[in-house]
Amino acid sequence: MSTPGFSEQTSALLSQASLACSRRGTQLTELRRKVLGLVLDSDRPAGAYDLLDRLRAHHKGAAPPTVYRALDFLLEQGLIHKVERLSAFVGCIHRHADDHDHPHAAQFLICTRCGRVTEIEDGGVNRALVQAARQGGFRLARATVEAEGVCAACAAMPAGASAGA
Amino acid sequence: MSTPGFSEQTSALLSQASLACSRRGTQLTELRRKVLGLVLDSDRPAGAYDLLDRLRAHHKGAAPPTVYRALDFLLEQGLIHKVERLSAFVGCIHRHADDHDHPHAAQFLICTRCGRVTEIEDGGVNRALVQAARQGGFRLARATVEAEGVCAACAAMPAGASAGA
DNA sequence: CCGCCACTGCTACGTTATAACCTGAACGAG
DNA sequence: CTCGTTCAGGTTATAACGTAGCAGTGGCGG
Repeated sequence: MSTPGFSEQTSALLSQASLACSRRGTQLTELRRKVLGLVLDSDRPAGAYDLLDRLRAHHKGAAPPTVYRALDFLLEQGLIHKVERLSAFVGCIHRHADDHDHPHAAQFLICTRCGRVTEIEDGGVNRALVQAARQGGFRLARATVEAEGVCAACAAMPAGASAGA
Repeated sequence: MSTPGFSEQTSALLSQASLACSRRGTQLTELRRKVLGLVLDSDRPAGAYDLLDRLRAHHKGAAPPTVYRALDFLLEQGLIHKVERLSAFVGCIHRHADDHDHPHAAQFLICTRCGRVTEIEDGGVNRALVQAARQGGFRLARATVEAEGVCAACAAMPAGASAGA
């Protein structure tokens, strides 16, 4: 039971993340671990101030920079992504392969009904993007794809309803 | 010389935009025209408050909602795009075809050296995206692709320099 | 004349993000 | 050991981005 209060799955991911960090010579401190846990435990994208509120339950004195610094670290480590359209954060689904070198495009499907975000990893999109950039002489560093629409679960519901809580 | 103070090219685009709006039964009012002109005349993405400052020069009493309402209108009309990563706005390059129906993905190449943003229109990326969404049963409504990197002009410069002003 | 609608003015506020400065712990070099 | 350095985090304040809500005005159809 590493950090109590998180689901089994989240705890497992936290352990992986911790390992990945130490392999890279960075540390997943207790604070960063808590923030990462909060992000992973949420089934929706989490806003920085939501995280801050939740963090305060177990970490009195937390302020905006507390959360933002942790989030910056987690972003650098590739453990989370930011969904720009929502100003919110989600866990990264990728195995934390150490091939940190050649960047993949983060791709999100954002459901406007239920608010859930699914990260996908589509090679076709990636390849198309790399080629399009090259065509314009653009040196691609990283990219994000954010698609809005209705997820399969919500599309199956009567209009007006939304899947999940 | 419709609205003075804008470049030839911008004025031409404004005329087109005006026509496109009236064809759709909406109006490009003087205020909206000015805001659109400011966006088009800028060679970098323009933040809402930048626009507000510039707008105030010729339009006293402008407040945040003044600009945001105009921007919302222009976004709805497809005359501008928002670059989420920058919280800033750029003119849309597309001919304002009236096939407003099936949405294209806005695709941006953002240069981290000079700050310029190039909109591209890559069919491959679009197709890959549509297919990826369909594969997950996701009903795609709209999407944006934001790629960061170094543009051709900046890549040709000595490191540390940036192309353009 | 009246009510409706689209547009704008204006005040205030909510939300998101960062600057700047300080403390303390860990650690290697001299 | 003790100094400098680096990294993590605390604390205060403020910048930057965005919206709610209400009031006024002017056109236009009934």
